[in-house]
Amino acid sequence: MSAKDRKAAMSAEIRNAILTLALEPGSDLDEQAYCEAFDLSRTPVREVFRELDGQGYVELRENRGTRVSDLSPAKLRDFFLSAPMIYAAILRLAARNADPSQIVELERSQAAFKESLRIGSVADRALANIRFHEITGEMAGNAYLLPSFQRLLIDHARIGMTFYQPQSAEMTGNLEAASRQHDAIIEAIRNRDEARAADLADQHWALSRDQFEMFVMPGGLDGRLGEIRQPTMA
Amino acid sequence: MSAKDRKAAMSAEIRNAILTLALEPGSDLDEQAYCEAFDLSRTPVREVFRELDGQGYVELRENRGTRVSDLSPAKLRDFFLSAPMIYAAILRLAARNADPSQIVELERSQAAFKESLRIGSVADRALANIRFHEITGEMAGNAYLLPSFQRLLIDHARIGMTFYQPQSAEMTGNLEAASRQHDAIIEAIRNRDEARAADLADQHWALSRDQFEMFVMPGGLDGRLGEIRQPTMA
DNA sequence: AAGATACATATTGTATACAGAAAGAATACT
DNA sequence: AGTATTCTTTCTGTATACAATATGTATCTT
Repeated sequence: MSAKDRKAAMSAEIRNAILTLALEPGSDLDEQAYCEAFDLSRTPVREVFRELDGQGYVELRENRGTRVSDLSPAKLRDFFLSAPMIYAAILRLAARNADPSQIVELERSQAAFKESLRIGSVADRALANIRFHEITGEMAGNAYLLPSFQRLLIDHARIGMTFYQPQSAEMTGNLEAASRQHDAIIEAIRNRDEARAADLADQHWALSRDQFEMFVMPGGLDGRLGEIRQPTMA
Repeated sequence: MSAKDRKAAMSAEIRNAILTLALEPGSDLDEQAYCEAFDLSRTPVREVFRELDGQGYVELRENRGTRVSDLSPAKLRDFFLSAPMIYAAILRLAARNADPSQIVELERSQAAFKESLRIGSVADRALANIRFHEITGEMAGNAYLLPSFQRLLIDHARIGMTFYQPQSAEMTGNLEAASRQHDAIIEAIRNRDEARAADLADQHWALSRDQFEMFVMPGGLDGRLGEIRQPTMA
């Protein structure tokens, strides 16, 4: 296995670990430990860290090492504020620009997502879900929206992992609803129905938001918090 | 001058050179030349290149060095497609979140922009204009929109430099109109008038688009191309 | 002469050694 | 005892040396 491969493997492993919260937000990355784990010298390891910084996975701090990018309440707010807009734009453009091979790839990733719902771990589902959306980003192919979209996807995965409650029946229902929406999204893209795609984007994010709210204010308090809830979101 | 300072100076110089087209899109960056010019070893130079890659200034190609990021026709299309949306969102959020010290900074940068209109070079104007908009991005303070916005700003500057025609009277008028819009933007932000700020964003990008069209189809052909023009933009 | 192949050169990627800065531990002082 | 200061240790940043890859040139073959 060449150094180049080890480097790529390390980059992929770190990204997955961050997306699945195996590496928690704010935790430090030990340079030397990664050198040893992947049999690389410090130079390529540090290069990977810088790359991941550019993509929003980690943050490089002057003379203070690298840590996993934070997921603060303020960032959560920004997330639910920006996601609907960017996501609708991406799906609209995906419907406009997707080519046949990409549609095949999207279908395959949706099959993998369904499979992960049946037999996969929570982390598997998060990664499969992200992969589905990544492909829609590739379809849209807009150099300016992509960096924002990819950062949203990183935190989409992490928020999903954080607020997932396996015991909840509603949560399970949510996942199945998400899967059905994925099917509808594929259909809209195949039909080049931009308006439908954009509409589905809104619904899809509304579902994520519900999951979040379900976690923050578990069942039975809706009435009491109804008035406060509205202004804080979207 | 410490190595850290030399590194920062190099990064700033490269960024400015790219924004002002002193380094043309697609041109190669000579690692060794920068090592000598800034008295740095290859390691920090390469780190800067990777950073700039993360920010969209340059592109790193495996075993093939670094080049200034391209400005293809397809990218131009993406630009005029995404800019109105992102820019409106940024200015809306700027009006919502700007704090007083940032407003002072914005006013200062607008003074600098006006100064550059009087006595500065074309490059000075482009940089002053970018600085103004960068501050609105800081005001918005949205971690997800910022990377897209900053990439738009890079190419906003480069497109402006490309399509600027100093001899044209319309072009001069455009610059003055842009300056007036900046004033109005400051006013809207100061008044926390989000709708007005978003509206001004649209107008501001329409101006850029006009400048572009003026370059591509110089005077007198409006009637003939009127019908084609609409669908390609926005 | 045109094309292909092997070689030389230049450039990129990686490893290691060294220098500098931050964090923690131990000591001195109040 | 509590605080401040110095020293040690550890980690980050930079320089240089080495390895691998790509590019250009010259030679050989047909």
